[in-house]
Amino acid sequence: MTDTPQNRSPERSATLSAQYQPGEVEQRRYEGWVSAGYFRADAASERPPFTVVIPPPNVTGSLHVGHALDHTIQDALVRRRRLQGYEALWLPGMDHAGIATQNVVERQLAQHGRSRHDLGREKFVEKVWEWKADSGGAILGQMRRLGDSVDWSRERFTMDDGLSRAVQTIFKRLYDDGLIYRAERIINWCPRCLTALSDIEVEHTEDEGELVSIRYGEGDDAIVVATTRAETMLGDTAVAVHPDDDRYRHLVGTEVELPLTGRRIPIVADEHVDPAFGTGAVKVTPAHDPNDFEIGQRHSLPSLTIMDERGVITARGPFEGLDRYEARPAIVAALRAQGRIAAEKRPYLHAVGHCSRCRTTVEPRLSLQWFVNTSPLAKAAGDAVRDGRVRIEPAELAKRYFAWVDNMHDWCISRQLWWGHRIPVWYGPGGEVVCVGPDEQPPSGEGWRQDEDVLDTWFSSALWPFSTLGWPEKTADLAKFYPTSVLVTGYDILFFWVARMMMFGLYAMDGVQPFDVVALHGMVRDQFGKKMSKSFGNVVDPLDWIERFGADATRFTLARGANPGSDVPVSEEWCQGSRNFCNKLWNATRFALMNGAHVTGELAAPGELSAVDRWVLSRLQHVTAEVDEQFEAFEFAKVCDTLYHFAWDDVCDWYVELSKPVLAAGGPAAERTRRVLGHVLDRLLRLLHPVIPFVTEELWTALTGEPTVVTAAWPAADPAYVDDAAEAEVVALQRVVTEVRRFRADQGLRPGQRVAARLGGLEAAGLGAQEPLIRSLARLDEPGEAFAASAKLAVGGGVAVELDTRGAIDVAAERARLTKDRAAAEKEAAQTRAKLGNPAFVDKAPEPVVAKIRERQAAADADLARIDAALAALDALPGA
RNA sequence: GGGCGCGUAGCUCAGUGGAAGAGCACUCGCCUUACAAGCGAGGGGUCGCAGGUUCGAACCCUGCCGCGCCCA
Repeated sequence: MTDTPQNRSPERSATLSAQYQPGEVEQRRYEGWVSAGYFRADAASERPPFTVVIPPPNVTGSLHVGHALDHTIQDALVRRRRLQGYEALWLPGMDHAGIATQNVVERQLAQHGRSRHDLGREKFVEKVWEWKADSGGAILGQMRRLGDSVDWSRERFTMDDGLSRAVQTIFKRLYDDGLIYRAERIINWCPRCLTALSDIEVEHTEDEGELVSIRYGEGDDAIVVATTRAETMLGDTAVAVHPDDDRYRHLVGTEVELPLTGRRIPIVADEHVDPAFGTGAVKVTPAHDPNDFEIGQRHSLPSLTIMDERGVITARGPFEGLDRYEARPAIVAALRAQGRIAAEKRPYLHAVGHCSRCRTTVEPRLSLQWFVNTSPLAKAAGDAVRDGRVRIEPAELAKRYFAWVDNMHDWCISRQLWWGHRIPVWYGPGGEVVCVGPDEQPPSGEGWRQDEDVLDTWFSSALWPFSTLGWPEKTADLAKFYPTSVLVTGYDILFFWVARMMMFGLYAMDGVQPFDVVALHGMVRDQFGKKMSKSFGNVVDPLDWIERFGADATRFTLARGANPGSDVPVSEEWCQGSRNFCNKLWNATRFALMNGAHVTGELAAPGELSAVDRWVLSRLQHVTAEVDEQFEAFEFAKVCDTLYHFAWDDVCDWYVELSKPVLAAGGPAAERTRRVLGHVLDRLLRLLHPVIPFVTEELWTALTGEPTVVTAAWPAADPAYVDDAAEAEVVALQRVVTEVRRFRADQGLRPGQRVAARLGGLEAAGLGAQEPLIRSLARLDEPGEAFAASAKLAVGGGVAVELDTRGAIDVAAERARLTKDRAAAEKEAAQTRAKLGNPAFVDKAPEPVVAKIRERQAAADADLARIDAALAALDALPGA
């Protein structure tokens, strides 16, 4: 049979250029997918749901490489489930980023010499909405570049009406349950942003400061305290020592004069004091240090606030009006003048908290704030993981989760901002406090006013897995898509997301978890494992990579580095490699189409196929099964690696090469190979589609003539095509070809140069049918009349290859090669002989292991005999 | 200070009890008609160190050294 026209696809292959050009493809394909509605999920569908809500990026943010990793993983999960026939929903959106967004708009105002106070609250909030409409949400457009298969029709924003209603609903419910309270506490305060921060909005770094030891009191009653914050001594209301500390036992209960102030303060005994640190005596400043605040509570000490909200000293006296950092040296100087500085250490390394939004050093501040009582909520959040309702992947990171939820402090949720959800509490003229639910009328009339503060952005983000689905309404979306299937995020913000969403999800949804699985990935690093930082100049811009190498290459690079829970090193070179891989797929498919590969009609039964066809199909079944397991285990690096090697090594380097002579020969065998090649590429492209959607879409549609791979079926392994015998046969074939290639390379024969050869022992080795393929791949011609063997290779398995290299061979090169092979065989023989000679091994090792070692020894001995014979033959050569 | 984790090829990492692996980098040879973003061949590691358990250890145990992260 000759090639029939309908089997060829000249018009399709003609559309494929010699190189893959992602830029041409990506935008067209993405817009096509969106307008075709492939990403839109249907709550009325009968299919099982698969739901992922995006960890909402910040409305002021743009796509960085960490998002690119996070989104690549989510998209791969969602696209695979979509192929598997799930009703897949990936829900996009953003949070309103209270502090960050307010800062952006305030900076804009400042350029015109105005502040938010000039505008007033209402106008300012309008301005923020205007800013969002004009320049917020840049990241949403960038997500399209990456190929995110999100359902844009369900895009949400934490300040939307619906989500705001969710916030008010849960606030009211928590308030009524007594889980939200207002109290005067020490909180983290940013003197620049002028707002309270929660614990997780504070970043600690080891900074250089000073440790100053100050003598309080006189004579026998004197006591020395050490501090890194000398300026706070103005607010000291006690000195504390450990109750068992003999050095100070006699002073406990007495008073000492606080220098510079003339105030007398008590000396108290408190278990909290570490007698080994410094002098064992500490100054106590309840209004400016969280630990001191607790000491103050235990001993009923007064709290003296000595700074305003900007960190300026307000305590009456010579230091009044000084900034906290001006006050520090001034106070130390004043103390020194009085001879009260007992010791000074500079620089002194210690942990300092900074505002995560502006890096300003956080000032612990005593103020009246709203808190969530987290203890019952955190207990439930821990239990959901403990009892298996929620799985953390990788499981080892659950320990960190427990460490967090089991030691959670109450959560400060009020922020002194204007942009955000305003706290729904009204204060009456008679001191009344009324929390107002979403459908209730706030109290009005003379003297009533609403709380000025807004809620922490995370308060609304914590509702995201259900507020985005319509909660508190009982919507079809909520019924269909809650609980969500997987939450994907970096382990670095494990607590931000997981703990808070868990607390609120379990609480609001009557104990139903917000997600079944938490899949954690690491942080993207550079090729040397270094953290990316602007100052280090090693930051990767994913959009730059998408521009230069394509979205698929960018995604593949990230996914290929994503081992569960560990960091992901990337580099431009690796992204180039990923681009090369996409191009390899492109060209393999191009070759296939040029040679009439297709997917029409049934695949032939295994019995009708050649060993090579059966081999590649068998490999495909293994790969399909492996990839499935790896996806289920969130082993994205392994998914990529498995498919990379199957595509490049098995399909391109061997199957395509082995198919060339078959295709060239034509006939029914060629037709069967065209069908198998089409089948293998079809499956391979579908398996790769979750990770590299664009190039697979382009190639799969060209190969199959179908409209899209986005909604195709996920391949399943078919045991009927697993064929151990065919695999063994092709492995043997590969060994013969590789041995001949080695010889040729060592002999300096040109790769294209054909060499006459006689092949012996193929039948006995089970390779009787493969001689034409071996000759094709090893570039060996049939022996002609004048054939004169100048070299004989024994390549194992009893196969011998005699070659006519037309003249003397390079005996030295050949001997070197054989000598090396001999050393390896000798080592193997010695090792296996030693094992088998050890009675303890033969006795105690499991039988299959012993059998395997016996086989290895037999093989090694055979190799040795073969190599020695070849060496002897070499010695017998004339001129050797 | 408390907790967690990691040291395997030049770099980044797989491998977790029975023959040391991958990608990139490197060396040599090739414009072999899908692909030079490619093809073929090759070199390179006493698996951080020291003990122990085991017939057998990169893998399990103990100690030490070095590095990282989180919390205080």
